[in-house]
Amino acid sequence: MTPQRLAVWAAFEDGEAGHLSADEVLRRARHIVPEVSRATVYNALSQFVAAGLLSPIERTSSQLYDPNLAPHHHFHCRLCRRLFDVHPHGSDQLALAEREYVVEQTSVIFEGLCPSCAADR
Amino acid sequence: MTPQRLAVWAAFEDGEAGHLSADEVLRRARHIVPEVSRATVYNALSQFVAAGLLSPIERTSSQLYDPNLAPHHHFHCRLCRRLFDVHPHGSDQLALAEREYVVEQTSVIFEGLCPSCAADR
DNA sequence: GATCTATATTAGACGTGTTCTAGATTTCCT
DNA sequence: AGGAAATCTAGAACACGTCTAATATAGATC
Repeated sequence: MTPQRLAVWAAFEDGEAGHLSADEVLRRARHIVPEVSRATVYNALSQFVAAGLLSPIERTSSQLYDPNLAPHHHFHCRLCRRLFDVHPHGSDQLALAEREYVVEQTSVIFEGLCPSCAADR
Repeated sequence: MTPQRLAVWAAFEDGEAGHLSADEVLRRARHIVPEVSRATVYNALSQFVAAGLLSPIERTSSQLYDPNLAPHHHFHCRLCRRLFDVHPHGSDQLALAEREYVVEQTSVIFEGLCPSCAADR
């Protein structure tokens, strides 16, 4: 428990919360501990994720291009990190409770183990 | 219509298709035109996306951290690029048709215009 | 088929986000 | 207070993507 980690944690209670990037956390943490380093912020964020205090919003490491233009959804394997096309039931019934948003596209992403990684265990 | 662009296109028909990164496309395209450059691959991919031949799989530019641990889903605004928490109806009924996958988490991402960007037009 | 212009290609520099490294500092257990 | 283990720092390194400026090519026109 160090002042730097407290400052990182405090970033999430400062201003409008939610969905902060590491850079935004760094800026906010420096309001409290001005000399905090970038590496420390990344370390602290990882610890908080490991401790279950923050969820990282899932993201592939690089941009992917899909030649399948038909409507479909994706499964992201947490072990092999590959992305698969899947066809869930119920995806047509999804509707936003909040009516002020203009929805142009809806995508569903399942996370877990793909058939081959699940079989390997 | 150049040999380089044809090679980029061919990458999507080579081996298992779908969800290729620019790097993977570069490697495959070099099987056909060994001297093709990285920039050319990025250019060609952008053209194919603009022409509607490929869909880029949506992705935030940096990793985001969410202090909200309760189950919820997200709305991604295509103009201001912000991410909002939303609560869709029907998300409990989602089920994968393919039974061999081990689903640990399901997330729904809506794309479009957030209330403030929608109001600005 | 030769010429020409617009477009595409190349290598490499650059920018941004993230991770790694090595050494100095701090925490906190006893 | 002493000391082991963990944390902090600046900066280098890395991965991915974009930009630049000079060269090469496609394909329209004569």
